[in-house]
Amino acid sequence: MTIYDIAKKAGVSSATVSRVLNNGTVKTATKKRVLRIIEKENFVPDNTAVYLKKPRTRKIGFIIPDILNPVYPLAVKVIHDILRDRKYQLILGNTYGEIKEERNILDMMQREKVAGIILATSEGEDDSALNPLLENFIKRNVVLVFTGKQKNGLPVDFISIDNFSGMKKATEYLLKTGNKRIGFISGDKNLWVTEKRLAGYIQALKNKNVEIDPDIIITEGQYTMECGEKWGEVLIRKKVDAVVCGNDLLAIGVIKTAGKMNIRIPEELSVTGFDDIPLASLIKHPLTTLRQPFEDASRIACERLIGRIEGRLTEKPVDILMEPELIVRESA
Amino acid sequence: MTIYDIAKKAGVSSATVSRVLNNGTVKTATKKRVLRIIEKENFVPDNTAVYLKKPRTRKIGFIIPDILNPVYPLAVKVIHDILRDRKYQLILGNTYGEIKEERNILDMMQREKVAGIILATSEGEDDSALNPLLENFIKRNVVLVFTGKQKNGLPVDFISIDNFSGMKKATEYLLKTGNKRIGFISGDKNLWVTEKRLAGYIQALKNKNVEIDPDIIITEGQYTMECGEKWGEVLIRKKVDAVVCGNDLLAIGVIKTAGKMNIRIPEELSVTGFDDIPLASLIKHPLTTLRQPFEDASRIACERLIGRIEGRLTEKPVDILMEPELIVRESA
DNA sequence: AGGAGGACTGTAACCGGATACAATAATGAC
DNA sequence: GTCATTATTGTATCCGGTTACAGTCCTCCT
Repeated sequence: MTIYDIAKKAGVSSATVSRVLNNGTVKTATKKRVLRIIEKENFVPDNTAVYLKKPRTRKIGFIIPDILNPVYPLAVKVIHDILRDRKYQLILGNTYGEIKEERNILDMMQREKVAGIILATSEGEDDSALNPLLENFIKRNVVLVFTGKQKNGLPVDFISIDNFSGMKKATEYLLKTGNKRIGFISGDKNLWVTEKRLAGYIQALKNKNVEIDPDIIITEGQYTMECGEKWGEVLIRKKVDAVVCGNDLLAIGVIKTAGKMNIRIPEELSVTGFDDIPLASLIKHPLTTLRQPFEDASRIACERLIGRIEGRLTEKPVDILMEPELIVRESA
Repeated sequence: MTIYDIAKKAGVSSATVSRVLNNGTVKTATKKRVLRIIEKENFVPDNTAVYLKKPRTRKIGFIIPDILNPVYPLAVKVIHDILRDRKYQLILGNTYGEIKEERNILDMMQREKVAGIILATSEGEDDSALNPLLENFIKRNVVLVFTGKQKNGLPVDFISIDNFSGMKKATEYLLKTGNKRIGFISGDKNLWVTEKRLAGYIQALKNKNVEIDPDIIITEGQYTMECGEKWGEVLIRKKVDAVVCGNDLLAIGVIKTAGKMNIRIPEELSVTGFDDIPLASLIKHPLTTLRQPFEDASRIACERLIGRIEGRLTEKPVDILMEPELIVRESA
C-alpha cells in the first residue's frame, strides 16, 4: 500500500495524496475523499521514503551510560515527553561507559540520520578519541548537546550541573557538623564528573586547612552500589568519620556495608551522596545528598537542541551550569 | 557523500561499493581499495535508502507504560543489549497507560517500518480498540510479542508472569502467618494484571474459607507510591491486619503511610508487594514480595521475536507464564 | 466575452542505496 | 591455445515518498 495505490483509488495523482498528507493546498472535497480512502485502507506513509528525500529526519538520539542508574529514567522521561509533543522520535543508546559502545551507537545514529543527539555520557580522558566522529556530525548539521562531559572545544551547548560547587557544599556541611576525617569515594578518576566532584571536596578541605589524605580518597571503579560496598568497607577500616560519595548509589552501598559491620549511621559514620535519586529518601537511613535539577537540565538541553534544529535558536553555543541543592536527611 | 561518490573515487561502480558494504563477492584488492576510501571519507550509508529497498528494517519497538516505574529499566536494558548484539535498533515508547499515546506510538512505529514490537503494556478493557491496528502489523509481517496483556485472540507469543499464582502465594503466606483481615490494593481493575492478581488473592481466601470483604478491596487508581499512601491510609482506618499490594510501589506507599500513622510494621500491619524492584530490599522495612523473573521473561520475549523475524522460529504462537518467587523479608 | 491571476492538480525528476541481469575477466581442464 | 566455468564488475531499475515546474480550471473584472 503506497500513495500510488491511494491515488489510484481516489482518482488523483500521487502528488495530491502527498499534499493531503503534508497539508499542501488541496481542494477540500478532494482532500476529504483522499482522507477517507487513507482511513479505510489503514494507510501509513513509509518514513524511509519520506526521509530519503527530506533534508532531515525527526529522530533524536539520546545517549546515556546505563538506564539502570536511577538518575537516567527521569531524564529519559522528560526528553521522551518533549519529543513526543514536538513529534520527534527518540532513539536511546546505553554505552555502559565503553568507548567502543559509544562509537557503535554514534555510528548507528548517523546511519539513522538523526537530526540531533543529546550526549549524557563521559567516558573519561580517552573519549576525545570520539571527537572526529562528533565533528563529523556537526559538519553534517546534526545538532549536538552535551550534558555529561566537557565540550573539548566542540561548538555545542553544554548543560550540566555544577559538580564542583555541589561537592564543596556537601564537604563543607560535613565539616561544619563536626566530622574530621572525611573520606571520598567516586567512580573512575578520568571521568569529567569525578574530576569536578573531587576538586570540590578538596577545595572545601583546603578552605578549612584540613589535611588532604590521599589514602582515604578512592577514585576508581564504577558509580555503583557494589563499588560503594567494597570501598565503604575499605574506608571504614581506615577509621573515617564520614564519607563523601560521588553519587547516591555509592552512598547507599557504603550504608549497606556499614549496616553489616554494625557501624551506626550517622553517629559513627556520616555519609553523603549526590543526585537525589528516588531511592535516596526511602532507604533505611534517608540520604543526605545533593539534588540535581535533572528535570530542568534535561528539558533545557532538549529544548535548545530542537530550537537549533528548527533554526529558531542560532546563538553561539553556551555553557549552562545548574546549581545542585543540598538536601539534609538522616545519613549525615 | 554517497556510494556514488565513493564509487567514483575508487574507480568502480556503485554496485561494487554496495557489495563491499554488504559482504558481497568482491575481489580482495578492490574491496581493500574501496574500504580505504570509505574510511578516509568517513562514509556511512544512509539507512533511509537502505531500508527503502530492503523488505524489512532492523528496528524493534519496545512499548512500556512508564520508564519511571522501576520494573522497566531492567527490561529495557536486557532488550537493549540483546538487540545491540544482534545489530538491531531499539525504539522506545512510553504510553503512560493512555490508549491515545499507545495509538500514536504504534502509528509512529509503523511509519518507521519496525520489524517487530514487544508490547509490555495493558491499557485495560478498552485496549481491544487497538486490535485492528495490531492486526495490521501482523498482516504486514511485523512480528509482535506481548508481555503485559492478554492476546485477545491475536496470533502472537505471550510471555509473562503467572500473576494469579503469585498473588495466591502472597495471600497464603499472610494467612499462614496469622493475619485474619487482609486488604487488597492494586491499580485499575480493568488491567489484565489487576484482574489476575485480584483473582489469586480471592482464591487464596476462598481456599481457607475466609470471607471476602469488598470493603477492603481497592482496585482503582495507578500502580504508584502515591496511590499506595492514599489507599493505605484508607485500609489502615478500616482496621486491616495486612495489605496485599498489587506491586511494590503501592506497598512502599502503604509502608510510608503506616510510618506516618505510627503503625508498626510488621507487628501491627503486614505488607506484601509484587515485582521485587531494586528498592524493595533497601527500604527501611525491607519488603516481602514476589520476585518476577523479569530478566528471563524479557530475554525470552526478545529472542523469540528475533527468531520469528529471521524465520528461524516458525512454531505456532505460545503462552509462556513464568512463576514468581515469594521473597520473604521484614514487611510481612 | 476575454483575460488576469490564483487555486488546484498532474508529470516527472529526484533522494541513496540494493539487486536482477548482463557483461566481462579470470581460472582451469584438456 | 581454446573453451567452459566461475568470479567479478557494471548497468539500469526499483523502493515510496517529495517537490519543482508546468499545466488546467475557476473566479472575478473590465
